[in-house]
Amino acid sequence: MCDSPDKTPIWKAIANALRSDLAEGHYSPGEKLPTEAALADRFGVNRHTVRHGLSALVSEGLVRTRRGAGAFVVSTPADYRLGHRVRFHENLIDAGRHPEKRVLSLDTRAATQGEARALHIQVGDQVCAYHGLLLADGQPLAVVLSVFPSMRLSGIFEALSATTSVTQALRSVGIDDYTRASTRLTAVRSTATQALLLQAGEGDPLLRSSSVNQCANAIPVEYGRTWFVGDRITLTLGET
Amino acid sequence: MCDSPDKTPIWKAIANALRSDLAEGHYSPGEKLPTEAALADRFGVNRHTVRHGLSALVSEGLVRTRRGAGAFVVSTPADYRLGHRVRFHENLIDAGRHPEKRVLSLDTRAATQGEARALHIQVGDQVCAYHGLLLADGQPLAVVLSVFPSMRLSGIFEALSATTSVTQALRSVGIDDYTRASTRLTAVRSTATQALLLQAGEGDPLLRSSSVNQCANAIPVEYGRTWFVGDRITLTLGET
DNA sequence: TGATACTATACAACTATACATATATTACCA
DNA sequence: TGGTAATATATGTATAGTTGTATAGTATCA
Repeated sequence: MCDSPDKTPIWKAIANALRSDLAEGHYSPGEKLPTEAALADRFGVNRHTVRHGLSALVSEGLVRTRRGAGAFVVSTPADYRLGHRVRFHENLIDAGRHPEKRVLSLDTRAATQGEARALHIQVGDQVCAYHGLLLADGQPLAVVLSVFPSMRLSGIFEALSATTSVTQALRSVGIDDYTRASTRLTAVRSTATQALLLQAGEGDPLLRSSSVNQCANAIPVEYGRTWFVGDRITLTLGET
Repeated sequence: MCDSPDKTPIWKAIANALRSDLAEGHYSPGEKLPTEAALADRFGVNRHTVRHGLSALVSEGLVRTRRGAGAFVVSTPADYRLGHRVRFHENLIDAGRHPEKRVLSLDTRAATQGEARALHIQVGDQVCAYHGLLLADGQPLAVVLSVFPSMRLSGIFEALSATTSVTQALRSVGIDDYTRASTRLTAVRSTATQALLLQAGEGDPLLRSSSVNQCANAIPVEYGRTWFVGDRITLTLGET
């Protein structure tokens, strides 16, 4: 912006200028930045120089770009509590976010080996499989693949069709409460499909959680696998 | 630079996602897909990008669109029954498809070690090797490499030259019936040659089946290896 | 001479919006 | 009940704008 006899490259100066704009709250989370052309015009430089500066902000996680759409201010990662009781809605509301669920598919099929082992049922026993998308403030947060043992929970398919709330669906089939029996975490790279659903880059790191929820009698009622977008979430362990 | 170390275009990822939805049986032939607007919303992209993906499915013949009405499923991946009796023609006709076979090569040579073991013959014994392409409704479905023990089936070479039907060829050398003795399945990535033959992408997932068919006296009469295009088939186990 | 920083240009991929056109649904009337 | 018009939906098409990528050129400095 200002002509510099000093050694800071122009792109870095641009990045700094934008960064302080963000810090001063000139743009709020989710808001769209001016187009590269507009910024190039404003700073009196080439578009590529602006892009260089922007890419620095992107790699810092302050900004996210969408081809054809523009550059957007990233919102701060949501805090997600993992503990004895894990409830998506409650968690996000407590974090001051607006939670939302979207059903991608819901069907009944035979359990795979891993699902059978997790749920303590036989391979081939019927399970109700829920595939969905979790969003926070309208932004995709995670994809979920959740399976429920149909035999133990008769009517679970209809219950899940009627509501997006797992808690409520389980309650309507007689499970008043459930708790987290186990959680395993690993990091993986996103596939193209996951990236698409999550509006993330292909190969971006995801936090993968495999968990089992059980009812009061310690009988498994849900086996869930969740892929969180790494930089949109912070998992917090303990308490509750 | 930021949004995409992504090599898969969005429209292709959408086509893939929809194609696997079809393969998993979430939609059946004649059924209406969600509207372009709904899909655009689900995938978080522009309607045009969805249209691009859909048009890929249309040109594959999986989907047909009607202006003002919607997009409809024309055909889902063929259901291929694996059981005691496996017959390519019957299987595909039962699935409402038009089966077709194309001979790539047919020759007589010495058995390899694996072939000898599968067919219970000696390494170096003569086998008749059939290399072919299976098609459904004109679209390549699988490549087949089938070997027959020449000694046990005198005249098999001529019989296979005369007809593309394995059942018929075997009958003409005195095998009135045959049943599946064993089937093993794995998933592999396609080689460049396979991809070319199957009109699929190099590296696309293939379902590989290794099977042995035996005659009434439990003597092996055919050892076949089949590479199915994962997208175009659903293998069904059991019965028959 | 070579490396670095920036400019210039062109095109591909995706978004945004508007509108035309075909189909499905609904309301209304005889 | 049946037919028709109005309305809402959904696909098809057109245009312009934005980011992503590739290539080539210029100025400056060590």
